[in-house]
Amino acid sequence: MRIATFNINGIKARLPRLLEWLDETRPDIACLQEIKTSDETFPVKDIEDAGYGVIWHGQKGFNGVAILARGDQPVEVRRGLEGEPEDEQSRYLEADVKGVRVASIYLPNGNPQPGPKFDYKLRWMKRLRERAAEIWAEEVPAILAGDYNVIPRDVDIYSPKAMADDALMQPESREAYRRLLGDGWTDSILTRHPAGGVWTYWDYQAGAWPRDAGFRIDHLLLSPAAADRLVDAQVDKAFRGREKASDHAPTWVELRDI
DNA sequence: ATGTCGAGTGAAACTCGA
Repeated sequence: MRIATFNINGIKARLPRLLEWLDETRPDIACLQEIKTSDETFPVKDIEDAGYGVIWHGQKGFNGVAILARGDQPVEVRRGLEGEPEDEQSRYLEADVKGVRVASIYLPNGNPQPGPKFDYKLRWMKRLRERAAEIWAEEVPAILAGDYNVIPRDVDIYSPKAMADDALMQPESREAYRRLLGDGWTDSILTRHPAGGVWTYWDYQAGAWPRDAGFRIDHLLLSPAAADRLVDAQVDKAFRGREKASDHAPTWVELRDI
């Protein structure tokens, strides 16, 4: 089974790209982020016509996440994280799909730092870790997939200096991410490509794509039962080079015997 | 050094967020 995560950066503007990606790569499960649409205007019919059941958690203009399942209907477990009832940003959706627990995550960017947006990012990471611990305790094969907006190590960016002051690679951001891994979650791309140099995001600005000036911020974290079945983890880099592409590339894992 | 894009508002060209 192949499970992918893809920050689509606007599902309405990107719908042709999304549909051709589903058609060409046929992921069994796809987690989307930055759908940037209210729940009412989500293109449910186009996705169902492509052969996918889907649930989504939208918001007008910004954020928004979704979970797609090929030939199946995801069963929603949770939308949003606990701990901040006043938080109205749509960044977390969790479902049972095809025998695995899947979360689609759009972690706050946190810029500028320091400041309230960075504080929100760190609080959100703490809330995520608490939810992850609850999932862990269920001992199910689980995948926490999405745009984490964290560059875990210096080898996960083309130039550490270029982003040294950015929220994506502050020590606090990295530490919060490392705590998740310390809890036992497996960073699947890191496991398969330990030396680094694998990017999932290239900025639209400053010719980042033609210069291959990218970094790795889209992650698929696996519970032990899922990590035991890890066969491969890759980035579909070519999709970043297409017309009207998202600034992220689809990133995926292959698990055997599920 | 700089280089972009999507969405909302509101009907062109700004703002915001990334």
